[in-house]
Amino acid sequence: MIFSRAAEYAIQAMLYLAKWHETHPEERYLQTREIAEAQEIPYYFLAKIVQDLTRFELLTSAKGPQGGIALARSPEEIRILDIIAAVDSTQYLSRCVIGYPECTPETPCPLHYDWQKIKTQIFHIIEHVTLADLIKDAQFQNGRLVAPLTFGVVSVELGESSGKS
Amino acid sequence: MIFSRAAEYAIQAMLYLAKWHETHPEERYLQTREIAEAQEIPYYFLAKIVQDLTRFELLTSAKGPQGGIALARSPEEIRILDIIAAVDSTQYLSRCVIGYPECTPETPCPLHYDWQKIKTQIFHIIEHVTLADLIKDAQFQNGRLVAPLTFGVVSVELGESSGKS
DNA sequence: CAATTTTCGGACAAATTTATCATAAACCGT
DNA sequence: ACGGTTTATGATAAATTTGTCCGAAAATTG
Ligand code: SF4
Ligand code: SF4
Repeated sequence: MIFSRAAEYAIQAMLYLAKWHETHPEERYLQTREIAEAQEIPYYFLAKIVQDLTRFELLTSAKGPQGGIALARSPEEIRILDIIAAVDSTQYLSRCVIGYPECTPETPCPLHYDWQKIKTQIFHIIEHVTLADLIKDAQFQNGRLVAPLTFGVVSVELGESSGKS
Repeated sequence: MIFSRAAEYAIQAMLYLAKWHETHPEERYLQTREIAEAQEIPYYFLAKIVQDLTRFELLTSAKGPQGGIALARSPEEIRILDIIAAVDSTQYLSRCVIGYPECTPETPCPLHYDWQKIKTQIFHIIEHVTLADLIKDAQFQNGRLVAPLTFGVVSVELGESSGKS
């Protein structure tokens, strides 16, 4: 939800890369395949996404042995928004909840006010939060990137639904 | 985003219906086609959605002349959540931003905390806001349902993006 | 230079979502 | 009972997203 699968994978990969950079400052490139396997992302799909990210100059890539991908800038300078913008063509956050077509100030929908607050928050996060912020408390666990927070997850299920015969 | 097209249409239609009920208490049924045309929703698609909504007993329908659809309960008793649950099979709000597979309290992702707050807010809205709340300030304008708020819209565009060659 | 490794790029396949169509079934007034 | 109107339903098509494959290009190593 909110982000496409592609965007999710992109963020995961960038995060993985950022953390790995931090812990292995000596090595330059990490291979796409390694990330895909560690995070259980379909390799070929991730490879495609990586291409987009390099095209947008968020990653640099090198072919051949010892090649791979690396962050093009420091983690402090890469925001979630940058990643989303590179991967997802569709414009998130502009189109809204109930999708009224003409979303001008003259004809806002009844949900407008509440939703605008949420949109603003979401945008605030993706606009300001950088990879550096995110990897701060994160750590590898069995090769997988994970954070040591312990807040408990919402996991709202909406009931069984799916009464599609 | 967040909701599927189908869910958006469902909410729009229910809203339209609720407002219409209010302004035309004498008439029982409104036709699906009329709503589709007023809100510019593909008729056949909306018809499908309406079927789901009646199956979940949010709408009652009547065939034949003077037939159509009507809210099955009063607008106060229909929450956005009910509509979403009827239309969207997938569970929103549980899966999250960057889609880490195992979202347990032991291995939450680095974005967890911020995102949980947002998820909670979204859930709070769809769980508590009813059609009655939404139609309060809404009104028809050229047959179209619209609200008289004037807050200005965020409309975050994320730059051109779409550099998909 | 040849072999190997890795990204790149286009094409393709599967799955899902969105949209359309045709026909059946129900209802109503006459 | 009949004809017209309107929803219900199942089949299908288009579009989008997701996932896969393969050959080419580039770089490294020997
Ligand atoms: S008026 Fe606001 S809440 Fe309504 S559709 Fe537009 S942006 Fe979304
Ligand atoms: S830990 Fe929280 S933010 Fe991260 S994927 Fe899970 S629910 Fe989403």
